[in-house]
Amino acid sequence: MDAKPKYRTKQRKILLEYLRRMPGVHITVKDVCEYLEGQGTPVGQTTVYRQLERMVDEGLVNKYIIDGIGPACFEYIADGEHDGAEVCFHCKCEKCGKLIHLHCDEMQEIQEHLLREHAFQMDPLRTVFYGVCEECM
Amino acid sequence: MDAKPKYRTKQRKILLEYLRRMPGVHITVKDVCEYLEGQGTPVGQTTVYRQLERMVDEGLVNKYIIDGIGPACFEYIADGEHDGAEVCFHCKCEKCGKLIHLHCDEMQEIQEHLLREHAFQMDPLRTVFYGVCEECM
DNA sequence: TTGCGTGCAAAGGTTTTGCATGGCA
DNA sequence: TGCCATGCAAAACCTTTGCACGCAA
Repeated sequence: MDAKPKYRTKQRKILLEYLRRMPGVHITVKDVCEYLEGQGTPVGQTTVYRQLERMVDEGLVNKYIIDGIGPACFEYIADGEHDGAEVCFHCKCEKCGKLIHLHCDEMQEIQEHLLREHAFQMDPLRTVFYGVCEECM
Repeated sequence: MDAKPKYRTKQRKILLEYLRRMPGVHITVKDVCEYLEGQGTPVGQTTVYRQLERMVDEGLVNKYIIDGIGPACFEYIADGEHDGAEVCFHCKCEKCGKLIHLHCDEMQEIQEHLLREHAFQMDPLRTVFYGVCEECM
């Protein structure tokens, strides 16, 4: 848990500009590095890791650990939705690997049920439902 | 996805004996190797990985990827419950790290909802709910 | 000038793979 | 005997850490 940044570095600015262009899209550290490399504005992967982690703490970015194996995914939260306006659930198909985004109010019943009956406050940002999607059934 | 084993090797027997002694308990590959090493019946970690993966395919063992980081957990399914008699949900507290097992019929409503409304067949064995537990709230 | 941020290189930890050997049927 | 399983070593992968340098304030 790093504190908020004290300096406005060039790298952070580059990163934020890139992220803002694709709100709600899942990207990996590798994605970011390769893209910026191709743009002629490379940023070291260590810095990307550290800045993204920091942005998670700041509430600018969500971090998803979709598979146990494989890289973590980051997603810029659209400007104006920074206080969790839209909650998004994730379903991952174990067969084809597809990732499905669910925007479903009813799913919040799950959260309420867990809270009421089991005293557990579920975090939809980190929870991923694994299973089999329609096409693979 | 390996096929079922064709040979009954000594190592597989050792592994199964160990696993059967602790049904429903979460163990890592490292746990297994260290214990068997101490027992004087060492089994190579590569073999443990491969056999456990195989047992998951056979339905003898459940595999949980609890944290994105850290080793995967395996759990022997108690003899007699091999056909999913008892469904168990997992909740992981992001603060204290505690793992909570839920045996709750109501939670199956979630599965039904996902299936009916979203055509997604959730797999409770692999799905872990992340959040904050009662004590940490 | 101060000290935080950067980035290279290396370490850390888990899982997979190559390949020769050994054991089950 | 034939082929699968084993296990060592090494690779592959993602992430974190150490440390010297550079840049923002």
